[in-house]
Amino acid sequence: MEQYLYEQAKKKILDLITTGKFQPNLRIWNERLLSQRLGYSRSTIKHAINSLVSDNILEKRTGDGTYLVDAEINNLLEIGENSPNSFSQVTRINKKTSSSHVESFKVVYYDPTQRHLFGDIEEFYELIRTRMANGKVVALQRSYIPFRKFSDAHRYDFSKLSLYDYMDNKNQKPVNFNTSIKAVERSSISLQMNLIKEKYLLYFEYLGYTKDNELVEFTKSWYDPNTIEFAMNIKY
Amino acid sequence: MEQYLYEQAKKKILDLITTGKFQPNLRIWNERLLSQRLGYSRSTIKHAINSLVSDNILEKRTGDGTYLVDAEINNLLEIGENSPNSFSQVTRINKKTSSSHVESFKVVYYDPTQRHLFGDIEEFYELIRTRMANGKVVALQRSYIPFRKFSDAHRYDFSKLSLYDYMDNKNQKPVNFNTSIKAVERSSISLQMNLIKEKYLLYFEYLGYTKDNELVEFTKSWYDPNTIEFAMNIKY
DNA sequence: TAGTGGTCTAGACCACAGC
DNA sequence: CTGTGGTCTAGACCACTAA
Repeated sequence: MEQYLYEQAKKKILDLITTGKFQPNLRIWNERLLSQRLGYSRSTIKHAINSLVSDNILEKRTGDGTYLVDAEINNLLEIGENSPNSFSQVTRINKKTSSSHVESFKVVYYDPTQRHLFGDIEEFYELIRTRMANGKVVALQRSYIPFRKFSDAHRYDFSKLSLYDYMDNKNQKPVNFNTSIKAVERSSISLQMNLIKEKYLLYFEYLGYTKDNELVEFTKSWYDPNTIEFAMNIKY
Repeated sequence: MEQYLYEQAKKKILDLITTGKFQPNLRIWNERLLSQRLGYSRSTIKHAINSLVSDNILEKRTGDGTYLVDAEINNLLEIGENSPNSFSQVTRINKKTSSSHVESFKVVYYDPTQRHLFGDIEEFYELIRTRMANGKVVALQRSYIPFRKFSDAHRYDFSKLSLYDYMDNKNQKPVNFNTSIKAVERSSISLQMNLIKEKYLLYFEYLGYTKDNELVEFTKSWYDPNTIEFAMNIKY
């Protein structure tokens, strides 16, 4: 069990986080206290903390303290944005076998992040799926569809049935998409995807509209940048 | 002139780089020697070096030494790639006045990076322009056009005349574009654009084809991510 | 003003790469 | 082996933030 002291210290701090000793958005112990309680020099504690900061788990505020971060996404660079232009898009996963796993599927109420999109609708199905390719998680998707239109969705298994096939059966398949693409720093999503070594994820946000231009889907996706390609070709 | 010692040290190392004391792809002085010659503790030198590493100017190799990097682009995350799909694209710069400045305009021979694209063509005009918006550099563009087709290009001032207008006059305006988009880490390009504080640039690479599908343009562009938007909308 | 993270030192030993 | 960057310490002082 060879390990540098700062790695040991990092692990101990992570333990304090996972056991709930430190709470999101709140200050953790200061460097001198960590040094004393964990038994490493302040420099070593500093090294461990810096590592956790670059992992996007802690945040330092000079003159104030070190905080446990909560944010799921930290916008770094926005590449796509909604606008009234037409194009087509292909996303390719360079793998042979693919599958889905439903992590969570439930009704959620009044998510303020969706309220401005869906207007007065207050109930949604939230479908969280991981997408696998050759047994490895390559994407995490969170889809929101209005309960009002898809009230029987709970009867289906969306790890096997395509969400779009289901929506198509109800004549509510989205055909127009309004997309936003960002490169996001690694976060808790990376952990869920076992991508701790990846520094960046590709983040896609879709708004799906039916042919009658009704908003029926809102999906957030996080992709492993090593397995996904966003391919396109311009023609004026 | 308040400045931390590691910032002073960083500046001194940068001076050694700009005066040619250290050469691209070669080792620089080791930490102990820098410490001795520049008069700072090894820790402070280390701090300065780490800062230059994160600026993408130096590269450390454990057990070997510290090197001056040369690479203009370090691919981090590839977002776009060529493929046979059609779409349209809008790039918007949220500024009121815009202008161009020609940094360099000359004939270049046999650039291996273009050879595979343009085949046997060995002579190109290389046009390097900075694009300004409200007096600030927002993009750096390097365009290559075959000398054979545009041999009189040297007569024109492309800080005023649009390159595409010129090409259009010769009935050689590109109308189809094959594009690749990447997020690239800051590099010497950032320095040229006075964007030293920006960590990322948006990098676009275009291949421009005429309506007869002849390749007539190859352009690399680096954009300030704070002033450019890449906007789009999917429609299947 | 008290407490936090930031900087800085001098010196020791460790891990790794190249000859 | 030799030399490189990496780790680690104990202790000092500085710059910043909040109450």
